Amino acid sequence: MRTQLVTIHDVARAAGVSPATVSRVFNGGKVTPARALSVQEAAAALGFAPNRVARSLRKQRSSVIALIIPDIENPFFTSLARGVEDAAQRTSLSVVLCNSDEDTDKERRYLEVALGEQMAGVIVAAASQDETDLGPLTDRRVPVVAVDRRPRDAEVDAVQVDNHHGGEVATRHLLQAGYHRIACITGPEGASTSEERLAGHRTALRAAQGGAAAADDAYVRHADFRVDGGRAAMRELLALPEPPDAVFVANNLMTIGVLDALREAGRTPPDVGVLSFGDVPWASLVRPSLTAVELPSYELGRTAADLLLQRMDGSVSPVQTVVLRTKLQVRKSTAGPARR
Amino acid sequence: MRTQLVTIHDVARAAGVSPATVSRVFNGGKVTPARALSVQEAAAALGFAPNRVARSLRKQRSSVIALIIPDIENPFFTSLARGVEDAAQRTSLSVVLCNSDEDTDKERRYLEVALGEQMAGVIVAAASQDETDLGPLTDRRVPVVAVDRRPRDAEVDAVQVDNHHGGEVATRHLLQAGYHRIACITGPEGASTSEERLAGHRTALRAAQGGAAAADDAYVRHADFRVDGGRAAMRELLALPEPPDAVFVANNLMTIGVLDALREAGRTPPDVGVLSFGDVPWASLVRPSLTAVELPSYELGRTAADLLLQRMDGSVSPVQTVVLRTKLQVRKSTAGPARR
DNA sequence: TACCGGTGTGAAATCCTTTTCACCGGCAGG
DNA sequence: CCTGCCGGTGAAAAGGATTTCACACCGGTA
Repeated sequence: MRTQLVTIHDVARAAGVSPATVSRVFNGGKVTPARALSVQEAAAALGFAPNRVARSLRKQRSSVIALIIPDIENPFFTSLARGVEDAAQRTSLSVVLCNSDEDTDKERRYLEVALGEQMAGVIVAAASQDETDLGPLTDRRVPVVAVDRRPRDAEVDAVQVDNHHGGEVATRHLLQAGYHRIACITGPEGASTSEERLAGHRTALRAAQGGAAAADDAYVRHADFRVDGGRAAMRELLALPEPPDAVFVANNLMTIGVLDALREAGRTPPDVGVLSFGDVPWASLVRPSLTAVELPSYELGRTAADLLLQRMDGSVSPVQTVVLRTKLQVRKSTAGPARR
Repeated sequence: MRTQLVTIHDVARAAGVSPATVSRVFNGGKVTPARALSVQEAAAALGFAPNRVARSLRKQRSSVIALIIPDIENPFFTSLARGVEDAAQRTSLSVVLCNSDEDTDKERRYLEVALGEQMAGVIVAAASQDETDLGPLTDRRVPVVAVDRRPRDAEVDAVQVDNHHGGEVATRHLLQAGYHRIACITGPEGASTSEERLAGHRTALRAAQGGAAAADDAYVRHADFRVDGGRAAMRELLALPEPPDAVFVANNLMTIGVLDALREAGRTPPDVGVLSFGDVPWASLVRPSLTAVELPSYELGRTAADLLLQRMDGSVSPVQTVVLRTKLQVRKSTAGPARR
């Protein structure tokens, strides 16, 4: 029941060496094997654990990295977090997770903590494209990687998915399945992910020519990437004089809201086509009839962590952006509209 | 583009005072208003931000608290995390999340980090009832609160749900709905949550007397609280000579596996009764016919945080355990077995 | 024998803030 | 007018590890 701190000095005294030597034993410095052994024994006997705070202060860098995500309740981000963790696992670094809750104030506070705690690196899925300020971090040479979303003018490495291409493929798939009036529910205006996915959708419509591109803007809705937003947007669309016969939804959570709105209206997916950008968690199990653009969320995290580790190892190569490929996950029952 | 650290000394020099005074300005010590102002101006001009590491070293305590959870991909825990965050939000503390992944090694590492980083407090949903060792923390007087799961012999405050009662209510509900052969898929042996929920189930069966308690043990399965475990257990149960006509599943994720196994077998819920301990995320939207024991996950987190804050404020009241009430969330279509 | 290069070691400086302690000045009471 | 007290202030120590620097000692060469 010791409540007093065991320091490197205590170990040094017990082993009959200097504190410097103890430090070297724990950090791979050159030490005579005999001495090293006696230090290790003394440390074990005293139950010594190095004080990470003191170490961080001296080294001007701690050994934990921060992962800042905007929504801890979105399985996309938790899967991404797993990727980061697994990559960090192979090093001696620990990952701590911070939930900004899509709130730029909370995010700023966490960025301050990361800076003030002298964290070894930061991976951030930015809450905002404009307000997220990575300057203080980069000024102090803290390695930073942006993941999923890219802050507008930050000079940092980034990892994203091919939003435009994914959106294009999604809408093309709906067209090919025989749907004609295809709506799009995308995220907030100004978010890179929203805009790019919508742009992909439009590209596909334009390419199809045959009258499909007609209604366009009346069928586009901006929502907030959350369940409620998706539900509200879908209700609006269903209330139109000529409702869409299919919808491309720009994220997983909004898709849940969309499905809910459809249920209210007594419609089910193969009847109205639904294509989700991002896997709808577990829905694949309870309702397998949903086609989605599959996002490599785990790999996104792993890649971001790898990039960060490179920078921490002192890589000075120019800033890079990695784009990961999405994949259309086709499920049989979206084959086409019911009344076709 | 300053890369050099601005210290309290720089501010002191700029303001023409001593470092001690600067410190006092930032920590609410007594300082003449005029001086305080000039210090604040100097700090702002220099872009000074206190070095949290140095502060932690000196104070022997940092201003972040750790929340260690066993599965970041389980919405139950992420919701709990939100509760913790929101409670901490009102103070100057920051919360960092650590995912132990149900792995006692990873968990131990995070506990070491929490200790080594001199965190102000720790909230932990233990990966194991026996192997999780909170001793080092409590020895050093770091406030600790156990949430959801309680490490066997740790002298710490705890917050849990009424597992026994919840399990009893669940199975009673199935009985009342007309099911007769009710199975139970619970968590790993030795976990407090598994055992208590199972015990509640048995209590309900015993009370029903009328032949229902007969088969009992043949209908009990221990799984791992994960989707795959639930699926496997349900497959086994379905393969029995006389399969159950209903099942009480001890957590949300396993319920998803159970539903999947049922789908494979061509059965759907009102036909075979399914009662989940813990809400199945979003399934309520895509398949509303599921009755569940609703867990106050968010409140669990908030209460744990409140308890922790009390201890951090120096409360010396004896160790307490708070038990939160569960609620049966009845949904119409589980009203009874189809063939009744 | 004298000198040199290399290796392992310890003393001490360093990282930045908080906090103790002594001190100074001013004000109130005797 | 003197003493006592008190609030504000600065100098300096403390907190625990890393790292620089100088030094002692070893074996080997000139």
